[in-house]
Amino acid sequence: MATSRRPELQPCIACADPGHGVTLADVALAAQVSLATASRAFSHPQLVREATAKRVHDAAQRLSFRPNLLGAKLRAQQTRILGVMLPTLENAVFAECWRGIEESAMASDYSLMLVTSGYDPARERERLEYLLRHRVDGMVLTVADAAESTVLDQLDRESVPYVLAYNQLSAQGAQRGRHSVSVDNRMSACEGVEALIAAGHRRIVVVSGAFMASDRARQRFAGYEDAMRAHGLAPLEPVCLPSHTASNAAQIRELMARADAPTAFFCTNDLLAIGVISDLKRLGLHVPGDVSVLGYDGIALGALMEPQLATVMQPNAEIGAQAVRQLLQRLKRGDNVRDDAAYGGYLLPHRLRVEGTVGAPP
Amino acid sequence: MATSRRPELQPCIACADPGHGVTLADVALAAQVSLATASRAFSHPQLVREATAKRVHDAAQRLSFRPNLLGAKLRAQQTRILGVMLPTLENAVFAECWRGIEESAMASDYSLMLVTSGYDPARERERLEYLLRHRVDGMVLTVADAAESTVLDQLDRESVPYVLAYNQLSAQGAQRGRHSVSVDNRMSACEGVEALIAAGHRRIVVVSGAFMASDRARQRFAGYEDAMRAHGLAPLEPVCLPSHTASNAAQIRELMARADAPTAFFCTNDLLAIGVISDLKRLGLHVPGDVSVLGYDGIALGALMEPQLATVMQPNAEIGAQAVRQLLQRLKRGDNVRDDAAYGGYLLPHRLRVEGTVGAPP
DNA sequence: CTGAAAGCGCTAACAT
DNA sequence: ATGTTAGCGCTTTCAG
Repeated sequence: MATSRRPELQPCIACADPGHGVTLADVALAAQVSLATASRAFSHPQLVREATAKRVHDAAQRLSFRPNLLGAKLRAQQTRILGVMLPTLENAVFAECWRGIEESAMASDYSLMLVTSGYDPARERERLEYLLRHRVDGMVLTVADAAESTVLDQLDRESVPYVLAYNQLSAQGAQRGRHSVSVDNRMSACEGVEALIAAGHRRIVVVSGAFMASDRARQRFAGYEDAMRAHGLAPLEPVCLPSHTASNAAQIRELMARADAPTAFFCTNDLLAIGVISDLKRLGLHVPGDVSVLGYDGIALGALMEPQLATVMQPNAEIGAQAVRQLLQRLKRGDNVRDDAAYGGYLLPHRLRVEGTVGAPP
Repeated sequence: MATSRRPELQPCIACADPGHGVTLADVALAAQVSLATASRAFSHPQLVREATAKRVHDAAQRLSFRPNLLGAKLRAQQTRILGVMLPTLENAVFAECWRGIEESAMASDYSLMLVTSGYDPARERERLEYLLRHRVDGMVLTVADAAESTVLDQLDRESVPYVLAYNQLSAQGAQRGRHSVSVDNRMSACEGVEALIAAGHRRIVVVSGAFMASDRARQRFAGYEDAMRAHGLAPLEPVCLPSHTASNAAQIRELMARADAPTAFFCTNDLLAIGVISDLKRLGLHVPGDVSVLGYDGIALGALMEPQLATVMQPNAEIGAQAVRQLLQRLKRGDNVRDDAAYGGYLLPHRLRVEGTVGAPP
């Protein structure tokens, strides 16, 4: 692609293509120091006399030197690349999370490689291999079900440090040396449902997407059960909508036609909640006048709607940022070993927003 | 980090950490071929006898060999990494676009590096530098205003091939050798507004975000003007809402209080449209009964709402996928040169959805 | 504090 | 068809 000639003496300064092909060796030459010193001037300035460092930096500037990270990463045997595997970005939860991840990683001068898995196991494996080939130092990821994930098993097997985001580890998961950053799914869901109960609701139905596949959906359902039982109410059968985002009016309609129709829905994510609200509207029902709907996630869009989407809010960007921080900390400590330290699962605070689509039962 | 010892003969097979530290040299050794042949068995199988290739692949399998892409990329002087710079992923438009980008790149065995710019020029420059240091072969990006973008100028200066997504090049932009993939913003906006006019609206107001900064907003506004003028109507002053997503009820309220209040809004993106609809509802107005709202983008969420968000739909994933394809094609042809070929701006078809939040004026 | 030299893992001439 | 050899750009011992 590029011509292999490079002038041994003074590289062309007013070159048409500045910064391209200028190596550290060129800089060293121009600064009259050895390659080693030039390198040190950037990576370990304290090992170099100030005047020398300045000469190097000046030369670098003059030549529009741009370090080739590939060379550094290859040599260093430490890429400073973090792999990120998220189910999708089309759910704003994860897009918000990415913001936190990106900011946090950039602040620590780490590079990122993002892949989306679509919760598809085959694709998860393929994308994981891709990341591993790039020799990522560690990973931040969200899986459908941490207890059943083959990617996590592989990561464990290969001793690649990682931190889960959103997946909340059970005690036994944490014992296996896994780390996670999430809210307390069960407790927060419980609180959300208790708010529904406090508003007067008794017949509350959970709506979930891939219920069997998602550990969080199950945890949130458990929280629902906690709340119901704590108030002497019998938990009802959850409604499972096949696609995470699909509006599936039929099941909702059937449910609402019954004499003991629910007065409130607790949806395990906001996108689902928005779909359910639309379904209810299409049935001629008003939200929250006739039925209340509570979501989960706290995506920014929920606050834009009218009425506002009542929901259990997670600090999405913070979950991402914190996951990166935890990972970096582990990387620094070099602990591939199981540490029985403080935590396995790091919990971040959630918040409730119960105005808007939640009201008193009719 | 890793111990530097590596057995010269047979690497440990049942090692605790398979695949880690196994290099192509180890594979070559195990397969009884030279390093070069081992390499060829993967990169250029046609240059190697089938039996030999099989030996190499078997050995690789046995040793859990995982190629270190860093080595390959460094040597090849061609990273097969594409840089992607998007404003944000929190607008679903770009999240959907990413899906197309990822699929398209992976299909061609290219790696990706994503950064978000938040439309912030300082951050744009910083993130660009980051990508350049990773020696991306090319870039797919969306900028606020292609005509005013310093990143594009830099990319041009450094002869880094890139394709714009969403930004639609004017004739002169295309003449400068730039490439883009988008819909026809002006024409599609015009058609959208004509649909509004066809529904009986006369007083139609455009709502936009960073109006001055966004080339697309201006192009869409031009389309609006086209439509109005074509029907003998005087274009009205646009409403500019500061943040792209903020709901800014005050300006809307003021407008609706006037005797000649608009009967329809054309919002230059869907998020804005959702915010405006909420604002209108808070004023006690019904959409589309009292006022109609037309968006632009066609994010999936719009179809989930009730009533559905009427909008000008862009093929978001396809825009991303096509941008990658175009870029790869340029890369293959190695054309850093200005080619006066077919296009500068590649246009993809848009579609209209005018049910839902658009109806007849009251 | 600075320099010389080795080499990270891989590919691509150039020879056979 | 296969082997030998020379690096890609950088960091890092190890000597001065």
